[in-house]
Amino acid sequence: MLDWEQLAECHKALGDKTRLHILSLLKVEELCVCEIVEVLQITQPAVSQHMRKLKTAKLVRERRNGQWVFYSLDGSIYPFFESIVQTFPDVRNEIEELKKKGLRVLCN
Amino acid sequence: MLDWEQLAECHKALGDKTRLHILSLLKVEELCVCEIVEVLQITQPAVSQHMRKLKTAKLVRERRNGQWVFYSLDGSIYPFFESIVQTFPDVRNEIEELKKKGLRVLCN
DNA sequence: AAGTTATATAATCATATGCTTATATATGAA
DNA sequence: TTCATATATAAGCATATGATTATATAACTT
Repeated sequence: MLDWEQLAECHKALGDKTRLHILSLLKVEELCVCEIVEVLQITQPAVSQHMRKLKTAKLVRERRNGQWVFYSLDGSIYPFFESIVQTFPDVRNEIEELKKKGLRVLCN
Repeated sequence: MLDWEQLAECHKALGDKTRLHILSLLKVEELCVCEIVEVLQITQPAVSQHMRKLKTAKLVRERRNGQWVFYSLDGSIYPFFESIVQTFPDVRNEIEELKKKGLRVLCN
């Protein structure tokens, strides 16, 4: 079912602070790239590249809505994913901040 | 409790095929470095360096017995560790092979 | 003490990673 | 079609990673 290749890829994707941060944000709710850029304060290509890794590792799902691409959590192929997600730090306050700044209005 | 630093380090340690292989072996039973070398067919320093990473990430425990250093699984600080371990491929046959070759006799 | 075996560390090297800037593609609006 | 916005890809670069060979350390044996 899950071979070493796939398992290693999954954990490699999880083995980066920035991606753990992104996944923690997606745990709260689906977000588009520009929102993640806003929260993390890194460049948009950096976020796009992280999203590609997460998608390749099958840890996120992608949904296009107009110009925006929304990403959401999806580790369904990994039996352990839920228990990992539970250990993510709580970042609801960061999403709150984002909303206060009104940026979310743009892509909804 | 578990910060991003620690979580990333854990998954980084898991994000390598060779180390997943080592952990899968340790899931079967405690092993010393020379036994792991024998199974993996890579150099002894390579194994030592992997063990250091796994130990730093708190995924294995170390026990010295004479000239030998034995390693065993220990992810107790990670709530998700057990469910990850369950997804490791079964490598009991590789341990069996090792025993057939009689190498285990040396360090017991 | 001298030799042997097991493990760890150091030095080196090729490849992978994560970021940046620059550019391309995709969608929507005028 | 032209312009603006969102996202993706390409190229370049500094650092990290995983392997090897060579050497150091630790413990047992004689």
